[in-house]
Amino acid sequence: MLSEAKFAETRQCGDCPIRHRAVCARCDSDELVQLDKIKFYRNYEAGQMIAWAGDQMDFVASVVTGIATLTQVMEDGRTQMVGLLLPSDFVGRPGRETATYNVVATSDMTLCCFRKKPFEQLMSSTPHIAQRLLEMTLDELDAAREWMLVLGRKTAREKIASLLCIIARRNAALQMLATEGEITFDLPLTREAMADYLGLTLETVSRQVSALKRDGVIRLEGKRHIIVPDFDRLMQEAGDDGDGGFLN
Amino acid sequence: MLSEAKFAETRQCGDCPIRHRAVCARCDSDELVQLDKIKFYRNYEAGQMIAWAGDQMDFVASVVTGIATLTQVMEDGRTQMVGLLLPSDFVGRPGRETATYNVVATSDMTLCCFRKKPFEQLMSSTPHIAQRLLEMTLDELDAAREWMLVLGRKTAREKIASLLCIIARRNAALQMLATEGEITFDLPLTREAMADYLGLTLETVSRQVSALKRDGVIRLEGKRHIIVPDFDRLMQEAGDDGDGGFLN
DNA sequence: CGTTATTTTGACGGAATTCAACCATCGTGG
DNA sequence: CCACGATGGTTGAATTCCGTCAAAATAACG
Repeated sequence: MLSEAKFAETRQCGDCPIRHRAVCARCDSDELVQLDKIKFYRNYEAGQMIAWAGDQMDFVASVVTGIATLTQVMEDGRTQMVGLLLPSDFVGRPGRETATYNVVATSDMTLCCFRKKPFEQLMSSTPHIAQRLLEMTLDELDAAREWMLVLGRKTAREKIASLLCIIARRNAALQMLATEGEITFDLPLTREAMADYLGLTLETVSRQVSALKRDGVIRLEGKRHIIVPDFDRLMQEAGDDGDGGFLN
Repeated sequence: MLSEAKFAETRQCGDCPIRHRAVCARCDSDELVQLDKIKFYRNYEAGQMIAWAGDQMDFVASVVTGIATLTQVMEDGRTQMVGLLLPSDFVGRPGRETATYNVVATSDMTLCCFRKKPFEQLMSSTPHIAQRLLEMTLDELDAAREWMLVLGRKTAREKIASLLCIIARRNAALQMLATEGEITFDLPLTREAMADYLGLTLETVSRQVSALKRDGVIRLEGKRHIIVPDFDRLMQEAGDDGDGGFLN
């Protein structure tokens, strides 16, 4: 935690791990200098609240390391996750004062933050940032719509398989691995978080994970480490036969 | 239909009904001249396919009049609507060759189309268009996430009430009416389309509409005309007590 | 090692789907 | 004019998948 903080403070844009994917990806060196002036790093511990829905948000940020979730909660406590923020993803919305959703750090995290006002000014003066943000927002919209199909039309088993597919894909993309043959990854979510993502109860999640294991679609090492012997089989279980189509 | 087409051909940007909300909303008169050069109107009849998922899309467009839907379809036919396109909404994605979803005209429609290549060039030269598109995309993303809560966590009755709320709100916004006291509007969707939007079967939709009628939450005139005596009551039924929070 | 969080598993009930029949409306052509 | 199919909608009965409630097992933690 301490080394993480020190690491963050001494970080330069040049060697930033998300440099090529984040909102700053299109910036040239001049623009990076501008960004550098208004950026600051912030660290969060696993379980910490980053923002409450309705709260004032005076900054926007890029996820540098770690995982966060966006959730909506109804008065009676029913919870739906509406976004999973991974490294390079953007947090917050320019042009809006308050947070729309709860943002929770699922793991220890580092954010690269920008005070909102200066960032908005920078956005209007350097089109590269707005361009990249538009691109990222369009991708997120596609992902959200893909997720609407999962929530609205898939069975519990298909939902679990879909989630595993997505995490596997993102993991592979991050590590430049192929999604063929045997694949291995860690689940960054508890059963409850999976349930909130999938619109299920945690009991149903547990049962369906067990069922996929029983049927040889996946193997488990501990509760969180997943081994997928045949990725095509998993995709079939997810109902995304053929082309599939999940983004990043 | 004929008068509609003629109407479309003679249309000038100045008196366009969606001028202040569409992707061109921020444009000054010079920029409108540029847009004018590459725009053309296209009419569709109710039920017509505007684009098939996977097909080449050589234009983007704004909805001028009418309603269209975005849908995803699984191999076995399960269908989920992922977007409802109303006047001023944007169709298509700059920087992408093919359509991601099926786009279907639900009513007779007029689109204001732009060939994609010139539009993309215009986007990079006139930041006002990209700015507005970013804003609209962020709004759509919020709407999609709101919908994820509906799909994932609400009961059938709440889903129906939520849909009615949204349509009522959009209708009120379009006609500059208040959402208080008695509200009246037409359902632009069949029971099946509602089911595809809500992740239900059409039978369940029918039953829950009847139940809301039986309980006095709504009244019906014919199958499609809805009367809401008390909008707050409807919102309560939707589970959006208090602040609510649906965007339009 | 005890305490707490997380997960698994079982039994049961209920909300929504499935399958099926029936009704209303509308345009068409005999 | 009315029989007719076609389309969209309603309603009923049986089934099923998932949620709820409960308890036990496992892992995490000070």
